[in-house]
Amino acid sequence: MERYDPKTIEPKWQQVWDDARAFETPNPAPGEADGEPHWYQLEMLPYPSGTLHMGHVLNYTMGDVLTHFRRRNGWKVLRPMGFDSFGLPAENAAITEGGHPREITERNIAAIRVQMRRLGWAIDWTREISAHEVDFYRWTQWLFLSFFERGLAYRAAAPVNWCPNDQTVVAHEYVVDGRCDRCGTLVEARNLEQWFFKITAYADELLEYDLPEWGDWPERTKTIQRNWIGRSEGAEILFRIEELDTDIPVFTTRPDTLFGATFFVLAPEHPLVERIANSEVDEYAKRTAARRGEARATEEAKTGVFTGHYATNPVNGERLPVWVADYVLMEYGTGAIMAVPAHDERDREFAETFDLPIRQVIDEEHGVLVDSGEFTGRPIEDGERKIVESLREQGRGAPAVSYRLRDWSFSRQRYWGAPIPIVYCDDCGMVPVPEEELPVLLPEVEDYRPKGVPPLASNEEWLYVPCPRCGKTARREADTMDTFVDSSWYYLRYVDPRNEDAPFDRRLVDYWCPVSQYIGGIDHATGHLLYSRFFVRVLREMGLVGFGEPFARLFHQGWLQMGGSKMSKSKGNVEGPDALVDEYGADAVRTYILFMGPADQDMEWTDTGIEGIVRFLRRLWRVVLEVAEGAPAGGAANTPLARKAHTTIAKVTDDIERRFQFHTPISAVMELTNELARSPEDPAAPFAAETAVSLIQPYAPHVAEELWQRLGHERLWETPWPQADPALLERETFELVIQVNGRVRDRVEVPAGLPDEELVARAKDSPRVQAHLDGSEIKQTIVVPGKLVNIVTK
RNA sequence: GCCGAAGUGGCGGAACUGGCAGACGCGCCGGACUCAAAAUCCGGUGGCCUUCGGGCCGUGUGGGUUCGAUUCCCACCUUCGGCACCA
Repeated sequence: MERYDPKTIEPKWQQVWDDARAFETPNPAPGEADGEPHWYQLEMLPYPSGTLHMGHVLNYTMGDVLTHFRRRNGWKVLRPMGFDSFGLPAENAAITEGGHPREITERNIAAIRVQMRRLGWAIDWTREISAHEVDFYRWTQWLFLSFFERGLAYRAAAPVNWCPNDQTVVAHEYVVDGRCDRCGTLVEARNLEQWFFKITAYADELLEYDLPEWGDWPERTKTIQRNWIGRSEGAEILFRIEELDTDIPVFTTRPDTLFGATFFVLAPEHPLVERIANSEVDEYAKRTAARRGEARATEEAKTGVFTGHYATNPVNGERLPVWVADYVLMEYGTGAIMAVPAHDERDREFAETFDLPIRQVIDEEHGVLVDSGEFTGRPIEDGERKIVESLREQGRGAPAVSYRLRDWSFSRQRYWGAPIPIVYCDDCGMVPVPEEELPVLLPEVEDYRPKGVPPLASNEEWLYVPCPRCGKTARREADTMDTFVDSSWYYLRYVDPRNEDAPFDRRLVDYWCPVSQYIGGIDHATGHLLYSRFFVRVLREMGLVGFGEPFARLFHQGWLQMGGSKMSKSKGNVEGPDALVDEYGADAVRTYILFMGPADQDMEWTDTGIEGIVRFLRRLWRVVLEVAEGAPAGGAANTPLARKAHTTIAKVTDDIERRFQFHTPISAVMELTNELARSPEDPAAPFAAETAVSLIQPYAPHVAEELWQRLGHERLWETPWPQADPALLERETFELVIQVNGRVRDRVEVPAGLPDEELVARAKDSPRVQAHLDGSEIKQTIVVPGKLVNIVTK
């Protein structure tokens, strides 16, 4: 018999699919196909900073299974692909390899396309986009201008993270444990003028996870985002510093403890600190403001200096000493706090260090306020409300909300990104480049390597342009945009990738979006996934889209491990699919990577594991060919094998569609194949063979297509998904489990549909059961119809 | 500290709604084919005991609810992830 040879059948079918344009999905014409079920399947696009590794293979194969499954179930499926080709990952790769970023990036893209084709993924290549192409980034610039007009993109001085290795500012979202997510270098705190997106204005909207347009997001992802946004309710209260004739607002979540305030603290960076003429304070503020992040957080002992000034507590007129201390952060709340050492651990520590008074104002045991003037004796919540009310009447306070979230810093002092379309004019100030002058092309520069100053500024011919407003010579913005700006909207461009008049057509985004199913790493929970949600909220306000969330359903694949540790470039254990495809074939690689375990868990790759899958595919090949060469189908037989085929259809369908579980369907098809191999004479053998081939097609499309053809059929990729016949799922007999006192003692085959009493009678007939009853008195019998009988004795 | 997820054979894992624990695969053991090997096929494989009929134990630990718990409840242990001088 002919051997299973993936090396010949895989290229063959890849060519057939290409020629047939099998996976292209045209957009509906205006007014057409509105009611047709459609599905937008998307996986996070790759950075072309190298070629694909096995993590990508898992991600895209999962998307591929869903794509085939939906297509064959009558859905119109949009399944595009593109490249996140701008930004640090691609640029750093270019620096390492020593070529121009465009050259390296495009070379990697070409290589990835070949890899993707070899894996046989069902991608609509007519919609391919790359972030670095002018056709794409002109619209990134256009969107920037729209945000700018609305005041949602602004330039300001603020504490930012500076990566000394990448020589650029990086976003808070991509600083992990104080290190740059791209290169692992410890970041430094700098106060720099940078571009920001005003994502904080959408903090409350981004916490709306209960809108009807939400499909299904993992609870843990929402939790991570909630923690990141960090919403706290409380009050803002004005404290007065009489000597300086100033009111200082503080934010507190515990206005009920206001009477317990015994001192007042300013962050070292607080603007008021400069006004306090005192060399000791000055020295302390300068020293501590420079230290941030990790260094400041891990400091064991509290430090601070007294300013010599006093702030008045509005609730009782008490004068509280004003200190400067670095445990108060400028970027949270108002950068100033009222300190209540009795009810705040940090304040207590500080008070103990500097011997400041500690006054208890809450009786924790009874949950009431004590030593709190007119509010004494009130329950905590009531007291809190009354205190804020009273402050409000005096104009000294109001309820307030504070967030941990900070605005998204998106300007980068790097070459490989979309230029920010802004011009600085001495007379007109900051002037946006007019829409009709877009795109602002990324210029060539002699040296694109990072030097801490924007490389774009070195091209003076590009840099100096007439001011769009007054015509006088002005200077372009030379920073470029963060790559996450590109990925915040790329999924919208896929629906209309060649549009020359707009980023996309409203009709088409509203037809396809939100993305039906998004798949990608959870490492983007607070970055890309939050940025994209922010973008869509803004785009909806602009009337560009008719929905408020980008991704209806979200799934995070687990990390693939090789050799015991998480795959990462720094560990050097990143393996690509090419050698494995050479050795085992794409179908085996695809099937094994999903067979390894639940797709959302971390998994360890083993070469012996994939050999099990190869054995399965060979067995399938052999068994199906035997059937194909044997007798033709024997009609609609109701045999054990036919029933097995139908239960397998039901199981595979339910697992993929409802349970989103990709490894158990493979087990189910293996079972069917094993049973088919055991009973080749069963009249339902041809049907079972067809079913096995049809069900494995989303996983192993090449061998499935080949076997389908040998079984005398065509174009499995567009053949409707098999349907389980409910009549054949019903069994005529079943194995009745008999328990005595909850322990299984026997199993007997009985006809389905017997009344309970009859089942109990059959159970009692069993000699084994009788041995265990041993004449003891029966207290109770429990019957689970179609399953078991439990006899309970005294 | 706060929030979240998870603990099942030698290994990856299954058991979906409280009803047969260990499907499927890997590995291992035995057998067939072969001069031999590979490939393939067949059988076995949680632990302990056994008079070979079967019995007992077993899903991180300890309790509980229930006729019955991997599944529900309480407490704890361990691992992983998020936040963290956030007022």
